[in-house]
Amino acid sequence: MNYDIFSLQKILSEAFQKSAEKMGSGDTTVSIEKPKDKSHGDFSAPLAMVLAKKLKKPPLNIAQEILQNLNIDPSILLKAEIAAPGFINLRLNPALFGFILQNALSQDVNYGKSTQGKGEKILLEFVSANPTGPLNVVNARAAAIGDSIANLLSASGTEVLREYYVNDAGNQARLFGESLEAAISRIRGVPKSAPEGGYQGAYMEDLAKTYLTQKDDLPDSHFNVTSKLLGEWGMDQVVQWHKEVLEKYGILFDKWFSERRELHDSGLVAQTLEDLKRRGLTYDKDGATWIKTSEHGAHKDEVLVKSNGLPAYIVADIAYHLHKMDRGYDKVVNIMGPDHHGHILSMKAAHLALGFPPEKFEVLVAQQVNLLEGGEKVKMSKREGKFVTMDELLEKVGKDAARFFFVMRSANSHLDFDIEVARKQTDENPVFYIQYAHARICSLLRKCAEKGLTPFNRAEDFAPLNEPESLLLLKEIMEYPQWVVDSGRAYEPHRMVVYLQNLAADFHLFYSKHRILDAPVEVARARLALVLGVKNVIRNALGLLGVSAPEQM
RNA sequence: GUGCCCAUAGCUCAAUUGGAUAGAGCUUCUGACUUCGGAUCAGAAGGUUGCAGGUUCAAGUCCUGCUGGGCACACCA
Repeated sequence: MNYDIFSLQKILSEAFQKSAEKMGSGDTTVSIEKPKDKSHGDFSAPLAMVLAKKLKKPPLNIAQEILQNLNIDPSILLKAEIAAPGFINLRLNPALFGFILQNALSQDVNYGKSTQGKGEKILLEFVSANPTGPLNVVNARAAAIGDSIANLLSASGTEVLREYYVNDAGNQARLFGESLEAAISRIRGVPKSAPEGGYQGAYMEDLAKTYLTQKDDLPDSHFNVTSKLLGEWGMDQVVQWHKEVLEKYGILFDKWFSERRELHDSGLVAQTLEDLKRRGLTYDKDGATWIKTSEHGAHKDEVLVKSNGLPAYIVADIAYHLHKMDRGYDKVVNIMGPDHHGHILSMKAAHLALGFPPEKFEVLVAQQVNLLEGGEKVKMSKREGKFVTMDELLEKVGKDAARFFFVMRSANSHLDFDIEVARKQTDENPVFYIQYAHARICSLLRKCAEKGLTPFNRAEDFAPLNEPESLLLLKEIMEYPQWVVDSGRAYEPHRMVVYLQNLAADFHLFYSKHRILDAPVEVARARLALVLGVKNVIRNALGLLGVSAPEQM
């Protein structure tokens, strides 16, 4: 009896397909959904309505015929009912839940992992902030979303590479080097201001000081050096900061991809440029070289080589994406900030022009974050250097709240992040609601251990779990692996938050209605097994989101 | 002006990707343990899904046109 949600759905789906084929349905995919309303059963099939047109019969009649031909073992399917306008609602044999709980308990930390996404390889690029300053709150949001997606996909058996693209070349890099040089000069007593459009904040002063205190240990080439080398040194420092902040946040990248080293120094940028020219995708105008992106869906052409002879940023970007395409992944996914979404069409156009299938390249936009403090908008100005960094935010609200809040909403919508609410340890703060459920169960388990009560672990002992509140929890435990797969595939980690909130709420309801410690022993031990299952799922799911599951709060 | 994103309860957001009576949390009000963590639970209130059309068995979801908000439209990256 080694069923899980996936094998059950498959059994049902195949049986329906067979039944429908007898009616001449031809080739139809049969989807088995979970109904929105619990009272409709465990699963439902809209098949009859889908077939109505093809068979030219009313859906209700089709549903009846399908049921007559349907052959599913009663040990799996307890009941099938037709509901207007043509849904077929299915109720599983509750005995199955016992087996599923037994499996969930024995799989423990591995429960929720599946092989549904096996065989697929995804390259996920996210954060990729310029190494010219601190990470900001949108970077923090992208980081939380990206890492959670990667966790969800890995748990579904998909192979995921987390990559961070370091933009350490080009004009910004030059400005950064010159700004750093100016800052160092100032500390040495030589008045010098940062270049137009350069970088100023306090962190530049810190960098300059660090440089001066370390210079004795640095190779001669870095003493009295050009702004270019200075910039390279400085950017490596900033990248190091980024790594540290992200690590505090629980995020480890598999690959830090340096634009300067791996694209420019390696000659790949020059090679890409040649390639584009050879394919006839470029033309010259006004002393510059352009790429014909507008022929492939972008609203304008882009400059590849500026009239000063230097390659524009987009060459490196195209080179980078080509390189990604060549690395053997089925899908290349990129999470971008809201300020770059104008760039998406150009990149898609470049992919098309070079003949890559458009669906292989996917871009998600992590929308802007409005920071609030007690309902008041926190004013931020980049020019005045007045913006909250990711580091400061983490300091203020902690890792758990930060990661939870950032994945709580769909990436595509703007996010209101109230720092005050995130710090509160009250019912206003949703992360505590879920963590509390976990801690409450842990406390129960401790109490039971004192009394010598241990949870059952075999399906045949779970019969007492037959109240509506228990059955609901059993069902949610069963559905968990499916939520992992679905939210990963859709790149929507916020669905896991929705799931967790429901699970926690249903646990609290169960807890308030049913006693555990003072129930008869067989009931108590069965209920203990149930809440242990809930606890494991909460812990595993929070883990995928990078949020801890404390045993005491 | 052009393109992309957003618009759902007083507020912040969901809605299984086209499914059944649009759901949660917060806020407000009313109730619930001499007992396993009250950081909890139950109940009430709250809606013409921005507006107008269209597509079909079925539209918050898809297509068209408006309205309002955000972002982007450099030989910056």
